[in-house]
Amino acid sequence: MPDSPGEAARFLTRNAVEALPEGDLEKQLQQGRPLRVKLGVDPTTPDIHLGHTVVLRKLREFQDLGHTVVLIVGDYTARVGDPSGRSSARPFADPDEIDRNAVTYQEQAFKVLDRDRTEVRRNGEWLDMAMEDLFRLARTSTVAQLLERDDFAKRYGEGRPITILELLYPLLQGYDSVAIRSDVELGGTDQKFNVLLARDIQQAYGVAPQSVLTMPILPGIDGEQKMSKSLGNYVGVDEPPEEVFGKLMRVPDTTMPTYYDLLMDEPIDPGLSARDQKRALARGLTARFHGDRAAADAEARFDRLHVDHGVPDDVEEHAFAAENGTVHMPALLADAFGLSRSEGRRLLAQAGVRLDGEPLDESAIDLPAERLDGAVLQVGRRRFKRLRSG
RNA sequence: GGGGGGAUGUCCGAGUGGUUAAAGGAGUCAGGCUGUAAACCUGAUGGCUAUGCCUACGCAGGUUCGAAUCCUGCUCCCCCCA
Repeated sequence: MPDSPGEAARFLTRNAVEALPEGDLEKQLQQGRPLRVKLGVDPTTPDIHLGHTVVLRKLREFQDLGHTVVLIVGDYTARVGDPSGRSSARPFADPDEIDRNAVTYQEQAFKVLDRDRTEVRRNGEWLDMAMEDLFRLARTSTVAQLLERDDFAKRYGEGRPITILELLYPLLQGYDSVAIRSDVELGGTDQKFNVLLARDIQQAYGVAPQSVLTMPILPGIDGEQKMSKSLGNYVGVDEPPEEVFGKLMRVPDTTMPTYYDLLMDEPIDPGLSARDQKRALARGLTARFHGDRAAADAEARFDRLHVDHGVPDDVEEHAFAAENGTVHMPALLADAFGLSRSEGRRLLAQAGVRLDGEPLDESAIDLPAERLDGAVLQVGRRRFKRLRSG
């Protein structure tokens, strides 16, 4: 544990992208009181993935140094839609869904955060304001200022639509900082503009401006784009252990150091092979969210599937119905794996379907029920169902 | 208010009367190789009661033997001028 403000600042900023203004965080720390460290989250999707945990872990570090995290659940801003990094306007989110998401989001966030040092607030508390108050807020910034933002500038330049509501978003986020008197705000680099603008807005309201710390954006398991649910390249903290483990094993080697840097407590072990380094990563992160035991089980299962090319022992059952003693395989595949029947036929034709480990082919459109009962139906490498006539 | 441009499959994007379920790319899925890495190779990629049938190129009509392509109306989006 660092024992001086200078050391603490160095520790906290070590894997951050930027700490702005230069040296400001150290000054904040010199006040010697617990700082109010803000993170705003719009509960547009219910699930936290590893990408979110990068910032959450940083917050946790602040907490471990005695500071207070103010987690703002953006129930109001979610209805506006953060335009950051977006190339087009977002759909309007449904209020009920936002509420539900907010609850699960908090639960998941506490897998990383210290509950006792976290203050949870909803920005609907103060953003549900009178028009007159909105006027005051709207006067704090200019269109030119807002258009400096990359994504706005790009969209404007390309002639894509930007709604007034979207322009308003950074102001609302900035007002959050005023409302909770934040000393520090964290965010991904994509939040840089918003969190900096908040400083101006705080000052316009006569409040001391916050320090800003931006964290790197975690790449997804494709190693290409940022981790995001909509891109399907994410690892959710609430996913089953075998999914967490398996997905992490698919991370490209070149992305692995970034994962270590942003997600792991221990540094990468140079003495290990790339494969084992990745296993350590997968094991460590699975254990963090599910415990050591579950992580070990997940690894064992992984080996069975992908090293031994075997069948896992906890295969889910699928009841099937036979007609005149035969089963229409495209229909069975569709039911069991959520495919269309046409997809089922294609998989059969491409030897993508196995029955007890033996590939089937396009001649297996209809199979006798007795051949299927009790057998394991497999699609690709990792989708299994144990068949049971029902 | 005036003028111009546009809407195609998961996404991007060709196609301006017929061999178009619709080029190409991306993504995804499957097979091979492997460390379920990357790279690479192969194939598939609207649905179905499947050698055929149905649905699809913003929406609704129309012309035609035949339309994503032509005409009319409508909806939505963008740009320029004011």
